[in-house]
Amino acid sequence: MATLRPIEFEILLSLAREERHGYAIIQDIASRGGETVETGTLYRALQRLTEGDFVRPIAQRRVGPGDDERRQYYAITPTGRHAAVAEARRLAVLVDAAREARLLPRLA
Amino acid sequence: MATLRPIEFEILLSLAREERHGYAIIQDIASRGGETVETGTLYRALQRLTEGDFVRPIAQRRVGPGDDERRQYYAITPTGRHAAVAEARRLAVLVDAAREARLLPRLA
DNA sequence: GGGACTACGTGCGCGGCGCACATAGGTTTC
DNA sequence: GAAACCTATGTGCGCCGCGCACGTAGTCCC
Repeated sequence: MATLRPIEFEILLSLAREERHGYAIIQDIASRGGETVETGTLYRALQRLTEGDFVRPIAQRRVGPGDDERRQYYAITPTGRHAAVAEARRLAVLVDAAREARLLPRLA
Repeated sequence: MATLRPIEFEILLSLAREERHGYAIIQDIASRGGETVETGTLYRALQRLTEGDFVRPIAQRRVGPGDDERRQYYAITPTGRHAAVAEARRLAVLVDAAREARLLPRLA
C-alpha cells in the first residue's frame, strides 16, 4: 500500500496506545498537536482504515457510568500496527535529516 | 498558514541544506525515503512554495562544466525556514509519541 | 538509431479534505 | 427556561493536490 496519510497515521498512533472511539481520537490528536481535526475528515479516514484492515471496530462494550452508548470503539490491527511502525520509522529518518540540516538542535 | 504538506516539507528540508534545482530535489528525496516523487507533483509544489514566499528562485548561476542551463535553482527563504522548523518540531513530537506507544524502540 | 538520463512543464481525472449541516441527548450558563 | 455548548457520529458539496500520462529537448552510450 502507499504511504499512510498524515491523518491516518495520527489515528493509528492514537489507537496504538489504547482502544478509542472517534470523538476521543479527535481530542487525543488535538491534545498533541495544535491542528484541529474536522469530524468529516476523521470519520471518513476511519472508514478507509477499516476497509483496509488497519483498524477494526469493536463490537460491544460494557456500558458503565460515564459510558456513552453512541460511541463506536476501534482497535488497531496487526496490519495497522505494521504500517504505523513503517511510517514512524520514515518520520524518524526525516527528523534526523532535519537535525542534520540544522532545523532542529542536535540532542534535544 | 496551514500545516505544510508532506511534499512541501521534503522540499524545504532539501533546500535547507543547500540550493538545488528541481530535478536534484527529486533525486535527494528519492535517496532519503523510498517514495518516488512525480515530476508533476514536485514542480507544482515548487510553484506553490514560491507563491507563498517559502522558496525563492535564484536568478542566475555560473555556468561551469557539468552545469545544465535548463536548471532553475531555488533557495529557502526565512519564511520557509521558519515553517520548516515548526513542521520539524511537530514531527519530532509525533516520533516521540510513537516511541511512547512502543511503535519505535526508545533510544534508537 | 534506439534507449536511457537529465530537466522542466502541462492536461486530466480521482479522491481526500475543509466547511457546513443534520441529528440528538446531556450539561452548563445567564 | 432558553440559549449555548459539549458529546458523538455522520453526510453533502466543492476545491485542489496528487498520480499518471504525455510533451519537449538536449546529452550520452552501445
